[in-house]
Amino acid sequence: MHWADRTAQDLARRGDNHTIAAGITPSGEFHIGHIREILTGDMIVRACHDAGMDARLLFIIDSIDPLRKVYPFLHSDYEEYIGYPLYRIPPPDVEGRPDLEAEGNYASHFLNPFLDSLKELGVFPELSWNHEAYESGKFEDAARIFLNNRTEVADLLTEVSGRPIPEGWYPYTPIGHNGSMDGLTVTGWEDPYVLWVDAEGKEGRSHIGTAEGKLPWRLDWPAKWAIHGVTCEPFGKDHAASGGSYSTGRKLVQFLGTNPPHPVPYEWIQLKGQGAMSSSTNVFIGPSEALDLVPPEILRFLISLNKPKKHIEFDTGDLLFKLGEAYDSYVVGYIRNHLELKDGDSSRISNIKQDKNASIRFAQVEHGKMPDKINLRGSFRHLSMLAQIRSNDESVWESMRMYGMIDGEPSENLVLRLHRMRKWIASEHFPEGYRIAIQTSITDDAKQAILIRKDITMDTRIRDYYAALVETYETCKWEYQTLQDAICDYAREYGLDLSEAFKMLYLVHLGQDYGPKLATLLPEIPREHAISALRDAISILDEA
RNA sequence: GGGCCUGUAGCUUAGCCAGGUAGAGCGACGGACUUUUAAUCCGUUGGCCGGGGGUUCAAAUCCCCUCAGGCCCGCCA
Repeated sequence: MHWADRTAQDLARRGDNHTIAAGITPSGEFHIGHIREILTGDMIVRACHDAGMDARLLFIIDSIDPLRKVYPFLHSDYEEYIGYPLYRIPPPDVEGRPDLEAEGNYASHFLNPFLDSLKELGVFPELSWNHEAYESGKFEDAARIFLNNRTEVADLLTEVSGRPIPEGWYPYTPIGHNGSMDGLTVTGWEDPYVLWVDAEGKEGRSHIGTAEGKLPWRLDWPAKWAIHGVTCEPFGKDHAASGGSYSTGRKLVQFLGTNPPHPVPYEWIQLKGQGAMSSSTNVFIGPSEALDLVPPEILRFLISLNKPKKHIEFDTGDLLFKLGEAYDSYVVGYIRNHLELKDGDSSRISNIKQDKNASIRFAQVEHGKMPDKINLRGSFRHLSMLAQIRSNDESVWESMRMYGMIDGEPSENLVLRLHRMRKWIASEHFPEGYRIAIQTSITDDAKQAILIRKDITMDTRIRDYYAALVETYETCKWEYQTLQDAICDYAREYGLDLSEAFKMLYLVHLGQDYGPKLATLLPEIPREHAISALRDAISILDEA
């Protein structure tokens, strides 16, 4: 059974109405690690719906969290905002300076593009700005309970996390006169006020039913569970470690009279060769960046295919390419009914079929809709090749029609796919192994291969074949049929096996012994390039 | 110190949670096809499922131990 369906099944034992929460601090650029959090939640919600339960996805934006430090992408002017709640900080401009004129705030600045990507991915969560929850007094009861039981809370934190809590600690982080949470010392608790003194010795007080302060993270989290009635929450493995915030949270929430949510810990997404994704170290790929290269269902597929606790080594080259191919092959299996359950299937086989089915189901942008058709197998790779050798879209469709891959006009989806593919190919992200590199002079590898062939056969047929083609290339019509005829006719004339002839030509033009249909490729490149590469090959054979 | 993940064919891996003859892709090899879209089709090859012990009629799967690699426990998902 698919992980999302299993989670839904687990949730069904608790009840039939669920709130699946995802919480993210908008302290910088969002990346596809954050996508995992939201998509994991989204898929669980969908699984609940499919199982006949009520469920909602709640996206809690930790907008009242303080700015921790001046991140590398920020100008040092942000120094003065350290400790400020993110929603009270101006957004950065293009140079990373605080932009006092701009609309919105630091938190919304980073959140908005992320929401656009979510829309494209078919995810529509309910939004809850955490600072608004504080402003409207939703945290008041929880804060009061924790403050009234501060010694028990401190003991529990020490016991579970192993970290000592200093004497005189209060479970509350007030905001000072200057607007920052840093440098304050809480001195007392007089319901509904937390009393404090700042670094300069000035006293003040914060009303816990307002946004004049917040609960520290380890208490803020369980309070959110109670306030929103959270029954399930995916969270990163950092919170899942023993002694981590989930293990303290699940105990602390009992003070508030509710149960902890069903945990769904997930592994982080690594950027291949560069470690964990993190916007603060600039090691990340943004969701919109990824969506520029591949369709949303492929990105969803990445998450649905991998169980939450599985590492994902992400990269924008090979991995995405393989993912695209895998997606297509799953869909082909689905459409051809290979994934239908049969009576004779062993439990192992039926499990695999179910999982594949579900991986496709959760990958769809539109919930409840399954793909109804797709081009023939290998279409992802195929498209990448067509996009490289056919510079205008219409000739791509023409080629696909000719081979029966589409009827009439391409679907909107396919058009989008092609355009993304073109962007990808034009970018540095496209995997080199799939790039068609047209040679104007012969490569060393090709040289070796050609000489070896000569040594084995001891004849000049290849040389003569090349020479005949050069002659033709110089004057012939530079188009498909002429070239195709020339290549094949001369091959026959010089007694060459057709596949051998093609191999020898691929070596010359591409530096490898395979490739796309040559007569289609050649008209896309300047005639002189083809000729110079062939001349190169001839002179090598003459010298040998 | 604690927690989590990974270890299955030359390579990438599915299967493990609900135990029932080890599955796929790529590669390699052989064959068919030939004006070849990184082809296609058919076939072959290849695994003491990291190691050891236990539970069971039956273990890749459950339990214990062990080895190797990766990650997390300072509010970075």
